[in-house]
Amino acid sequence: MLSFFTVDCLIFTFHEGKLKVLLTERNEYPYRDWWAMPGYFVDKQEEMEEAVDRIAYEHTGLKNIYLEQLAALAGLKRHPEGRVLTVAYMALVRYEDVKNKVKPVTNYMRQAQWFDITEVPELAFDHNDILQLGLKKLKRNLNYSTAPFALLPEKFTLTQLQQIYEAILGESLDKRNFRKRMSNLGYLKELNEYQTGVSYRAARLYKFDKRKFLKLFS
Amino acid sequence: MLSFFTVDCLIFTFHEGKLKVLLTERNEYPYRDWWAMPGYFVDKQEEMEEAVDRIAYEHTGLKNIYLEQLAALAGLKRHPEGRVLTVAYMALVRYEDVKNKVKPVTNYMRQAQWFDITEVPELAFDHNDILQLGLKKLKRNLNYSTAPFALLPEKFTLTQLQQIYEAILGESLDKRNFRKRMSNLGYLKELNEYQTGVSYRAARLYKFDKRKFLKLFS
DNA sequence: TTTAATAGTGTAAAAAATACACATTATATT
DNA sequence: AATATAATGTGTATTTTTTACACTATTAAA
Repeated sequence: MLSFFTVDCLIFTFHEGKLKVLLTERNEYPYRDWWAMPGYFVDKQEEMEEAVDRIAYEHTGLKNIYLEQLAALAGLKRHPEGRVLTVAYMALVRYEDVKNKVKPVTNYMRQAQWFDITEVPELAFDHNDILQLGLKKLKRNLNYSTAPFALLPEKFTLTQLQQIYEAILGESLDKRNFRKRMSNLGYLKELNEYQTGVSYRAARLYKFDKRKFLKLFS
Repeated sequence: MLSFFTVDCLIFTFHEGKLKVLLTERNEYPYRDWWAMPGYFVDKQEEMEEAVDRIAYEHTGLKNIYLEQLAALAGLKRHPEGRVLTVAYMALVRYEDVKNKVKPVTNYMRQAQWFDITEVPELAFDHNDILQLGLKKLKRNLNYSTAPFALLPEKFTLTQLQQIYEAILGESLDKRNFRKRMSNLGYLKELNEYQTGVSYRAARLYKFDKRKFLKLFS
């Protein structure tokens, strides 16, 4: 009837063409010294959504981020002390907003680090499963989702957008067809601005037009 | 840190061309006399999946049914006695397997009844929200899902299949285009058998070829 | 000026989605 | 036996979307 109650937060970002996930090194039993997703107990008088916001904030310094509920995991054997029911959430953040802010904020974790999603070690608890659930959900919803734009800076290039699609789908896409498809979507705004600071032809920048997106999907 | 822990089970079936949901009338506070989804506390030593199976079994007499986790709801104000975290599951059952078996099996509920999804009353707790989540998920996943075939008898007509699509999508579809699309899927097996007991031209029966489906989607 | 690295672009073919209406079949009714 | 009823089953032309495929343009650095 009664269960311990935690939330875990699968935090993704996008940097240098790669999809990354934020992991923390545990400083507490069980799984001391293992990498794990940020997560902890929900306080007695705290709403679940507040708890996720809090934990994500404590690790990224960001509020009002894109959050989606992924799954509840309640196995009796998840934790040696008895049932610990966890609700896993997925958060997507912009790397620019978050760089240098990433840090563990409690002493039950040692350090926090971004891992390329293709290079994630064996994680504590069932956290590898949760990661797979998150990737699966991103993939399944990709075509009706604002997820890519939550990961990108406000102004981005089509190559960056394509890299996110490729990382989420796990396959490479044809550049011309991808661009054609994106411009047919109707919610990308072409800017008269270009990349700076690159030692090759600068790419045009685009913006996500949220109003047009919402008009199309509701 | 600690929370009460329940599961709720959103049980759908399909009968007489309509998508139906199983509701029970509560005989216990809070929400005594209200209609609600079957749900109850998870026992201390019971796995969550066993609990859902048990509750669904107690209401439908069926084991090994199609189950999907929908969402976890944990609002502090869901229940007057304090936080009751519930994990909602969706179950899809065949009406033929279940008719006359539907019954409440505990005394905290009075009767169980199938409701057309367009005629569901105001429900206890946040159960109307859960129903909407279930329908949304069915809709979103419809094209890659075995859900319609979990609702249909083993042998079914294309009209029945179309009715399920229409109920889930909430719109009517063109018969010829629907049939063309279905036969292009590659996992419907046309039988040399026909409906019986109808007072008009009998429709051809089809079967779902699960092996072909799995080959295509994995 | 050359090299390196990435941006940016078009077309033809195939596949999928859409719009649309009537003849067919089985049973029940008279 | 004829008729009414109720649902089944079918084809085509059009539009839209998806796919396959390779070279020129631009910028900065060497």
